[in-house]
Amino acid sequence: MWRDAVWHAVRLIPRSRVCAYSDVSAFLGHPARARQVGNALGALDLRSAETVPWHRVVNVRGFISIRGQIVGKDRQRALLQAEEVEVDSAYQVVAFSSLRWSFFGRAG
DNA sequence: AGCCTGACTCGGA
DNA sequence: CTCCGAGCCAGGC
Repeated sequence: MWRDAVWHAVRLIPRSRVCAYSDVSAFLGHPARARQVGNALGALDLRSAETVPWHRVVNVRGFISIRGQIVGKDRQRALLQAEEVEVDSAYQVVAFSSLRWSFFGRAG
């Protein structure tokens, strides 16, 4: 299922690194499905959220793009800061371009 | 079957 | 850098 593929891909993102929704969709072979990646993460329930580092996925400009009710922007920011990823008051990842991780160049 | 929503992105101005 | 329009399509009804 699409959701499972997305969750699996997101699990590959290393700690203290971030990715864009489009990075995940491109890795899955569908560069134009960034939105569906968001849909899949939005479908996470509280329990599966513990096994998927969903907070490491932000939009292509480095902003936290979550709109969910169960968890919010503050929650995502807290999780990122817990792994030493700085997020400013506008919910943008600081130094996003250098923290952005590539699914293809797996060096870290 | 169709219809609607949405954690997105890109290109052009 | 910002703003806007169009494209994208899974999943729930």
